[in-house]
Amino acid sequence: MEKLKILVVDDESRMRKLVKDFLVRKNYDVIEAENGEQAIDLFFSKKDIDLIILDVMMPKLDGWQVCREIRQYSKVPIIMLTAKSDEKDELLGFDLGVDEYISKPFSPKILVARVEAVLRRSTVTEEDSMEVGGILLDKSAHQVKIDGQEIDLSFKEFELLTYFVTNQGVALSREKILNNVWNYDYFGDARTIDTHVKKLRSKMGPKGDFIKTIWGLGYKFEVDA
Amino acid sequence: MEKLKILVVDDESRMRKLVKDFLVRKNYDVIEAENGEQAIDLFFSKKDIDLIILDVMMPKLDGWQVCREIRQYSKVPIIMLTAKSDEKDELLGFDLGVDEYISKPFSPKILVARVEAVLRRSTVTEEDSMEVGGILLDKSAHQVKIDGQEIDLSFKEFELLTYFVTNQGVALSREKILNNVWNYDYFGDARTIDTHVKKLRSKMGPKGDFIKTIWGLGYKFEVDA
DNA sequence: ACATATTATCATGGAACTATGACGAAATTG
DNA sequence: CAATTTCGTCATAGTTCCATGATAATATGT
Repeated sequence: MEKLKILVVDDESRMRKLVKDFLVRKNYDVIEAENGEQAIDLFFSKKDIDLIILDVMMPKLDGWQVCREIRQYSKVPIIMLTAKSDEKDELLGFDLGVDEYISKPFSPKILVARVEAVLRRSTVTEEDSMEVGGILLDKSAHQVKIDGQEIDLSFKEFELLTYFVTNQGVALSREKILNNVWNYDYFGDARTIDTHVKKLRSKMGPKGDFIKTIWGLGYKFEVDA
Repeated sequence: MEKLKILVVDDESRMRKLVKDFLVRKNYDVIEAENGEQAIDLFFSKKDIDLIILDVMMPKLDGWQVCREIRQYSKVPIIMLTAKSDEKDELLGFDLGVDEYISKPFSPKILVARVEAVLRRSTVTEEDSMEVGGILLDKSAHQVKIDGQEIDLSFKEFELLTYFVTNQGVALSREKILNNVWNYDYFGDARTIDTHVKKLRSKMGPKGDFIKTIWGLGYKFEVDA
């Protein structure tokens, strides 16, 4: 396996060196940034950074701001370094999508353990994809593959299929579908579902038959035996 | 929707507080227990706990034992917290009916994600089904199986059979059937029930005989001895 | 056994529902 | 702001289902 790239962001060079040393010893590739702006630049210029270790306290752009910025475009794992183990900070961080949290001073053992834990987690694809009967639904990428073949779905079609798949085997009334796939304030014709179902079925080829019509009730997604 | 109740069991109060904080922020109702016995007491005294988060390592009654105990009486979702990610522990856990598994140290993000995943699963599996004499009625899927064989019923037929099955052993007049299976505003011929009963009987094969005619009164669903 | 009341069965027309294609409105993109 | 895609609506055609009424079969009481 190739070396994993870790971006270490801290204004103190001593701290950067410390962290880097331990990580390099564990065979990671370490890139340094000495402030928030540089971190963001580096992250978006190098497209293959696997983890960011981010100091909270930095002049100008602090860690939270950097995190917020990056989270708008990426789900890269982020570990925050902070001096005070203030709980409110932690809560804020997790809201921003911080994956882990290390308070200074920390032992190298803790550092390496957290890094490895986060990396282990991030490589395991979490709940954002499902596979049913040869239909692979990638929620984060908003993309569907059928038997390995990517198919193009519009936004609504994707949402509708997602709803079907997450409720497989359950009979769904049109009303229920409207309330869950459409917004609650949508009071249009329930027949519009028919149209979307039609398109879905045709785009899904043979597997379109997995969407069954339940006469007088609605639809049901079910994989044939 | 009402708040879901989560029981958090750990001997370390620090850990309980940590878990509780994040769950409370996600609008769950959290109850704490500091050992296995207390957990079991609480679970069986409060009858409406939706999920249990259980530390493995606890003095006296450990997590496995608590899990085993509770599983004898309940299918409540259980998430195990464990320090060592020893694989044997995991396997043991899944044998006991553990739904998820989180190894320490974990991030709250992971915690919340797992909790939500487990809850989603467990509510989807709301078994709206009944089984009588080899007839399996799955309301949520709007589907009927007889001796494992799926049979196609129309909407009315399904409703009628459901009504029969939920009132098994009870003699039902046509009037009663009309009022319950048909809409209130239906004032047509009660003879239409005969037709539906006929179809049901024929579609149900030998088990169609479970629908008995009560001469001069109506029908009754009853499983033969 | 007979007359009568009730239920079973069948065929059928119509009602209710769904599928489909086309079109214009709305949103998105360049 | 033009081009493109997506979305909701509608009309039409196609399908399934259901109520009805007629007739056959069965049960009940005398």
